[in-house]
Amino acid sequence: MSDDQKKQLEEFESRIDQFHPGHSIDCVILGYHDRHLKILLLKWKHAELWSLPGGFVYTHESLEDAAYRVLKERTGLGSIFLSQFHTFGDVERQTAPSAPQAVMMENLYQKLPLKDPVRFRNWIQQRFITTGYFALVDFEKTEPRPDFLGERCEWIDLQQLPELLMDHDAIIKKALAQLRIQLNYLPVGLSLLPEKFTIQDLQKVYEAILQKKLDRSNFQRKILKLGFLNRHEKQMTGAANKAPFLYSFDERNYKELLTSGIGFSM
Amino acid sequence: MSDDQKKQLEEFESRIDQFHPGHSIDCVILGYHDRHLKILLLKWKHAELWSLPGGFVYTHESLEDAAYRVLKERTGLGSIFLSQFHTFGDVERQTAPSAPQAVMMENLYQKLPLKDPVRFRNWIQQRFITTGYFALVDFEKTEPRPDFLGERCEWIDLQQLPELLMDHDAIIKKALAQLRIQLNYLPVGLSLLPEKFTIQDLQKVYEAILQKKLDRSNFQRKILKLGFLNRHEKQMTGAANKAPFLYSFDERNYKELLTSGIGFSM
DNA sequence: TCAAAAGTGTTTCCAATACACCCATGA
DNA sequence: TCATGGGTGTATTGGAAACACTTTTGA
Repeated sequence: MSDDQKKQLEEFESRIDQFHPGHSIDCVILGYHDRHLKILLLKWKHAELWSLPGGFVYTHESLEDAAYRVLKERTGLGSIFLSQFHTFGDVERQTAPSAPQAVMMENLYQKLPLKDPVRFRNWIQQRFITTGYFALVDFEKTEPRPDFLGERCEWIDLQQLPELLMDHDAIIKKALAQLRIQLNYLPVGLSLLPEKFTIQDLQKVYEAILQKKLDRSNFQRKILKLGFLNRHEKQMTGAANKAPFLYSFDERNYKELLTSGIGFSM
Repeated sequence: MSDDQKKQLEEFESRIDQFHPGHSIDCVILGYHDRHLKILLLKWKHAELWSLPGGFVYTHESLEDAAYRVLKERTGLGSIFLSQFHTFGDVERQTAPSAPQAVMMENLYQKLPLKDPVRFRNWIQQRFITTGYFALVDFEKTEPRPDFLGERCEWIDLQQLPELLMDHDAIIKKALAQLRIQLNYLPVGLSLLPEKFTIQDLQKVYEAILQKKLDRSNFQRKILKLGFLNRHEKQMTGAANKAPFLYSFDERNYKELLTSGIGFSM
């Protein structure tokens, strides 16, 4: 366990009674790299088990602030697109889909250097209602850091999800469904890309989210007509073909559009 | 206080430690009557203060079941359209927008015939994170009943909202925004009408929700083309004009449509 | 016979789609 | 000079919107 993690655990234990009871948050953090949608997951120690980055809410902290805090802690990123999508409150949501999961969790808890194991148990094993947030981030800018339960924090291809804790796979599914809906009236896909990008990059993002091919030339026209992309110099890719223009997101124009209302569908 | 309410209060107090801590639900229940959207609100005793029908979640009950239970208790209706729309977790959400509200609440609590006032206080005055659900119901079929805090439970015109408890006005706003979005891809408006209705009825529902006038003839064509309305006999209204056809909702056709996907916008 | 609402038809316009064409680039 | 992907043009289709025309009804 790293020093950083020890410190996190210490902080957690010392403030355990400052948490709002029975409520957690889970973040579905999506990035885009190498033409694939990636999700930031935590691999648990001593087990082939992964989970969403999550956390708890301090008594004097709003739900949203807690989500931002978790995001900041795991990725180093502040002030980005974050959106609440659903609150999960089934009674059975914490019963692991497979019995081995319970063993793995038990195993991990026992190995933690805890000051007050009983209090920790009482906290961690209560029923939690969890609120899901999703974030779209620029893959390049993140510096993933595990929390004290995780061995490492890593970008995983959405198409190749490993075994996930509890109901976290259902949470991810719901997040993606919500994202697809949002995409119809907000160009959220833009937050996944670095500052400058080509239209093809953006199209690939849309295709990854919507899980379908889009027509190249029509996509270009539609997205440009919305009018919040600035064209820059061409980019020589080194490939044997015409060089594409680079574009960037014009936040000012975008905000003007928002006030007048956007119609948008793909 | 009615016998019914006394019983409700008794039940509440006796089970107060079986509630999931710090979490509540609030229901935005909408109906349609007399060409207006109405919302079901509770008027508090001894005060000109209104609130959304709400409740708490039992330890062995899912969030959704709790919402259905509240709906059933307030309206007598079971198995209807109910949709979670947002979870509100601001720290200050319970600080009344006006100081007099605190006085009114205090006033009411003191007058309740409680067995254990201290325990009641400790419960009711904690910080709550609340999850909002909205329901669209057939106005005619409801039998509003107040809970033990309410003097009466009543349908109020959405255009003429009275002073509301805490952040309940913000919750309503959010519900309506969500409803407008949903309306774009699900014909949810239908749940607001009795079994048989005219196209004009339905159009008025849409206009009430979207807050704008729609073209009569285009609305008719669009809604009929979706193909899940059955035409019935004409209805003689007694007015000096052509009699409209009655329609009913064809659930079977609708469900087929859902699987193949709906495109819908007004 | 008149006003009001219902039902249907028509015209115009624009977005979506499919696809064709030429251009730039480096192997 | 060729394959590849980029940028632009165009024809077709279908829906949205505006509005005109006719029908039905009771006063």
